[in-house]
Amino acid sequence: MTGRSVRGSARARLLDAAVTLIRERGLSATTVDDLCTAAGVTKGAFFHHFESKEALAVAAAEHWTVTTSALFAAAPYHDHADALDRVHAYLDLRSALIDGPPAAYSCLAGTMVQEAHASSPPVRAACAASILGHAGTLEADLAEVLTRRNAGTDVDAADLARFTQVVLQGAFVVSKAADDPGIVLEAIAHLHRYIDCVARDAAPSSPRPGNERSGQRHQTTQEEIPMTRSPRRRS
Amino acid sequence: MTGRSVRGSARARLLDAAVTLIRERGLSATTVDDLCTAAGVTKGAFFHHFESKEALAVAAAEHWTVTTSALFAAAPYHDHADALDRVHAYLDLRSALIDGPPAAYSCLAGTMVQEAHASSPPVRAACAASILGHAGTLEADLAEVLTRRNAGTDVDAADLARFTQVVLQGAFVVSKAADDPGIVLEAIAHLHRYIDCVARDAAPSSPRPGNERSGQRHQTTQEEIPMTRSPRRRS
DNA sequence: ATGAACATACAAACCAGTTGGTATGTCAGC
DNA sequence: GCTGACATACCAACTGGTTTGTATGTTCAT
Repeated sequence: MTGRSVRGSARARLLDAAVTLIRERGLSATTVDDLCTAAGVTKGAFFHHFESKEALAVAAAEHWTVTTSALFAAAPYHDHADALDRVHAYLDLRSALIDGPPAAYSCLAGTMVQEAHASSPPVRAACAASILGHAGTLEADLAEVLTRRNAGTDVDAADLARFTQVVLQGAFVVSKAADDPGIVLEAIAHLHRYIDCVARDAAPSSPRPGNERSGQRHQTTQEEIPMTRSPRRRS
Repeated sequence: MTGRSVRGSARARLLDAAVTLIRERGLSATTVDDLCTAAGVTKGAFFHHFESKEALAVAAAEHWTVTTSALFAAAPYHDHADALDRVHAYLDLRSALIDGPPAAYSCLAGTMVQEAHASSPPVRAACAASILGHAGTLEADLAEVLTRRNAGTDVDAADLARFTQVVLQGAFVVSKAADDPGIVLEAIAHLHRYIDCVARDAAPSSPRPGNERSGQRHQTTQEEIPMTRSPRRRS
């Protein structure tokens, strides 16, 4: 298989294997032996680097947080001058990343927390940090979108940021059920429309020029993906 | 515990136990022995009624579909004369049902499908039928809300119905991560607002009288729950 | 008395974690 | 610049407990 690799890489290989396998099969269906085989290491190596399977799950969630944070921090959607444009460009990026089987586009934290929320507080906390932390990165842009009339009264930026992640997580679940990634694209399209809706409510006095965003705005297609996907694995 | 009960009830007791335990711990973390203990039956009874653990999971999903269908079919939100009112009342009911730990308010199908979608086609299909079937019950009302201008062009009723379930499923996931049922209530509040938004876009020529729905419309509180919750268990 | 609805005991496989090693690098002291 | 003590990174075999499923009864209603 993968030729045993260099010394010192076992931990990283186990974390990558964990992200792949857990997204595919869930946490408790992924055995330590599965992980070792996928990573090309032995059980001894596993328990040298991780105190327990639970500890690996926490480390995998943190690894996921780090890699996805880097992906989104480096993405070009931040470059738009207008906050509303940045939010829409973020959603376009999310759409562009939907490709292949659910294991390739769904969220590790969302997958794990369903199984672990009641049984493992550390795993739950790591997943919460991942999801809510990512929501936090959207808050400033959304706050700017809302800072005309709506601020504080009706829609809260932190609340709205969480809602975007709620929609994405739910879209992953339903797309797994329906076996159809199109569900996620539909859901993101609704998010675009909803954001426009609250933005319009927020700033009716200052209509933004040339923004009659009707459904398909500056949508990036699957072919012109703005940047390569980092945690993609072969089947 | 529960005193062995009457003969002939083993199957039903196992299904109830399955709904409870799987919502709490997930599918693969719920063992056959756990189910037998919780249901107060023996392994012999289990394998008398179900060919395998997977078969029980399918049956549990179907049982879930039947009980929740009955709950929502009997709910009074259908009585509103106006379609938009019916949709809002449906969401109010969903809000009213949010109480207790995640296992008490979250969806069995959404929980199971995360673990089973790739490993068990029958379970995936049963979960898809449950979620999409429930979405289907909203479609007619949403279609009526949209039948003025938007029909077919921008927002599709089936798509919008699925989106409501996407939001609920995602809210369950994030509320488990954050350990906060309030996330679900927030998400439903956004759904109210979004539905109003697409309804306004759909019918600007016929403004509905006295419907300046601002945030807290005819919201049923936790105290005046319209009907009792059927699949609620004690901890 | 016959079949459906259970119960009891058991088996084979599996799984997390342990034990007791070996290989490799590092660094102090000479 | 070499050596020996030590630490880190790994490996293979094993263990005790768990898990799904089976084999073989027993009970009870019709």
